[in-house]
Amino acid sequence: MRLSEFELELMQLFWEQKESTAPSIHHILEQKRPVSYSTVKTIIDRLEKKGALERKSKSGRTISYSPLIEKQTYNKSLVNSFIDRVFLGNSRPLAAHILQSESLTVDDIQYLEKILKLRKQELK
Amino acid sequence: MRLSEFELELMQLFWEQKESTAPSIHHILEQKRPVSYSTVKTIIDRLEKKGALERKSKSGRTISYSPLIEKQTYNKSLVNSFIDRVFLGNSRPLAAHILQSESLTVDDIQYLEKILKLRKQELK
DNA sequence: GCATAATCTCTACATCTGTAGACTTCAATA
DNA sequence: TATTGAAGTCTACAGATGTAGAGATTATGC
Repeated sequence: MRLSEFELELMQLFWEQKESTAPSIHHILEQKRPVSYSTVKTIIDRLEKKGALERKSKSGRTISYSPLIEKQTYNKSLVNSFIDRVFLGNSRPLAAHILQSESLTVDDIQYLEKILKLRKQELK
Repeated sequence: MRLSEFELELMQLFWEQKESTAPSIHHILEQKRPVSYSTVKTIIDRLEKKGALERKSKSGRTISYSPLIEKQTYNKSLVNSFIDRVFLGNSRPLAAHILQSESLTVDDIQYLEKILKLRKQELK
């Protein structure tokens, strides 16, 4: 399933909230930038049509939606296609890039070192 | 500068070749999937208009293009916006994801461990 | 019961993207 | 030099995307 930038932005909110409504999502987005209710609802409709959201319940006229696709699963496929597109399938440059230039704390680094240690053992 | 998927695909080829022509790029792409010359040339035109490519020389009627934007610079901005969009600006989950699930060799791992070691020293 | 504000539905539209045909031009060669 | 095939230019179009107004509907407070 392919999500547009805006669609992904909304899905992030639904993943966070587990379940939410158009007015509520609109309210959250509005804090960040001006966007009309119609716009948000249109994107939600498209997400529903795509099978990324489903209607869960109603309270008054207001429809509650929840995610049908899992964040983990979706992210994994995104990362893979990103590596394919940008680094031609070779994940090492991306790993190096992130480890080097991103704002990692000492804590993060120790955590990542642990992962590498485990990976190394697995491979041996 | 924002590049579409197809535009990026072409840029990858230009970065690799340093300098190339529409017929040549078309030839390379054709090996992978059916695509007409016109299509490729249209994308090249758009890249030129965007200032991602420039005309370098002519041999006969054939125009030679070369990249105006640097792969490194572009990739860095792509990685950052990817982390923002998908991991909400937090690079640690992406790092963890890649270190865990991608096909890294023992060699890669040792290389990455070295990077982390250096980073740790920097931070101390 | 009625008015009203909130919510939904429907429709529209400009721009971007992938795709390619039609037509023009000119370099090379017979 | 006349021909022709390769390359360039121009135009078009369908689908995706971001954006939002108009109008229909209805829950709810008075």
